[in-house]
Amino acid sequence: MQNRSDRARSTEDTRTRILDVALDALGQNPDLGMSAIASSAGVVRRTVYGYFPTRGDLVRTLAQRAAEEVGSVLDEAIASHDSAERVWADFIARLWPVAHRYRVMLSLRRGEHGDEIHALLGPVDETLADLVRRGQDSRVFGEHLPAHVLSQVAFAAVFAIADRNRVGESLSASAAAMTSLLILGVPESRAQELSDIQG
Amino acid sequence: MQNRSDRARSTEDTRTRILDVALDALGQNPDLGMSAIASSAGVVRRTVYGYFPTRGDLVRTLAQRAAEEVGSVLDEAIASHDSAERVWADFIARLWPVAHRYRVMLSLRRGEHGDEIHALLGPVDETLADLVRRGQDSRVFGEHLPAHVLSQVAFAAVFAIADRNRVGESLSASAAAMTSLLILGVPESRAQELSDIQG
DNA sequence: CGTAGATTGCACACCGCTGTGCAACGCTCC
DNA sequence: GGAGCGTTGCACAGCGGTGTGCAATCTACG
Repeated sequence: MQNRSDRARSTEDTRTRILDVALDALGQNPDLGMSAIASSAGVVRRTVYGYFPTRGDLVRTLAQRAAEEVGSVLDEAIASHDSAERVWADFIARLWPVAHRYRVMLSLRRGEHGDEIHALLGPVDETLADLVRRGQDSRVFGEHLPAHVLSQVAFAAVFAIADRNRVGESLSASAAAMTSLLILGVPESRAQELSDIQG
Repeated sequence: MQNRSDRARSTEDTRTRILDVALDALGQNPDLGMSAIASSAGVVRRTVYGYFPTRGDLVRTLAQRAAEEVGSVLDEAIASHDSAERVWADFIARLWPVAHRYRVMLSLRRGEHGDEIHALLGPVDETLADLVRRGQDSRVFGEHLPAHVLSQVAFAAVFAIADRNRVGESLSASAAAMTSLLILGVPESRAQELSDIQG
């Protein structure tokens, strides 16, 4: 039972705590320096450099984590081999609990590390675009925007809505699913059905 | 008439050119320094400081400009005293030509000047929220999200779509209007009508 | 030509953040 | 108690951006 006081905790412990806390802190202000991140994690700047040689490395690790997690959520949803609209609704339902955590990605895709992050999310973006394309072909999604744009807008909207929780609102998963389905051109009544059921 | 070579142009000229070019440059990378902004405007860093004592002043001026312009576009649209959905469609149609120009606002609302910019856009936000609320009351907009959130999501989506033009895509005003109407819960067929006609 | 005004070039101080080196310290486990 | 490991504190160099001061330069205008 790990009685850990101040010093000498397990390295893996510290590392993940730094990552967790950095994810949260950067979510509120993407421009925070190593010093701020460190103190948020209850640790000294010097210690953070022990785990991540560069601030860039820290951010990269965070981005990889996010990409992996979102990717696996997406894979799970796709595994159902259901209709595009059901898969999307399922995806958003699964994504919702982690969307707020990874809200940093919104700010991170711009500015400095933009290309790098974009590359990490490449596979996710492609899969989403394919999914939307499939939905368009089977007439369940609209064609008001090209698939690769539509998917991004519907995807980003979820993070934007989740980001509202930072401001104090508490919004439901179904509200987010509903909204992204509407963006995709699913009729309101149908979107309602798909958003209510989960799984 | 105005044979302007390198030096000694009219002050008002230089000032606005700095602003114009800064708007564009910061739109591509919100973190550009005074040096980069200056050279983009074909001017030396020192000159920029002659017009804007601080980088913050420059950004603030930009934000004010944006808020004013968007505000007046919104006022024009609202002046029609039409239904909420028509007013919104009209608003987006008018907004579209300037949305790409002011895409900086997307990045600017976060990070450092966030609160300040948020304050400037306060009136616009409120008006939009009222408009959406009115639409919800008259059953033309959905209620999947509270009015003040829904308006923001539908509003931000337009800028997000406009931002795509930075990546090379060229998307139409009607595509943007259509999408934001869908977000608001307007049925696809109706959204189509509203997006096609302008004015 | 001469003046006024805008711009330039350069030097400088300052600040905050980054990344490193190293000795000291505290905890844990043997 | 001693070895090992993670953490701390602190000092330091470097970098890049900010903002300022000032003399020099160019241009327009009269």
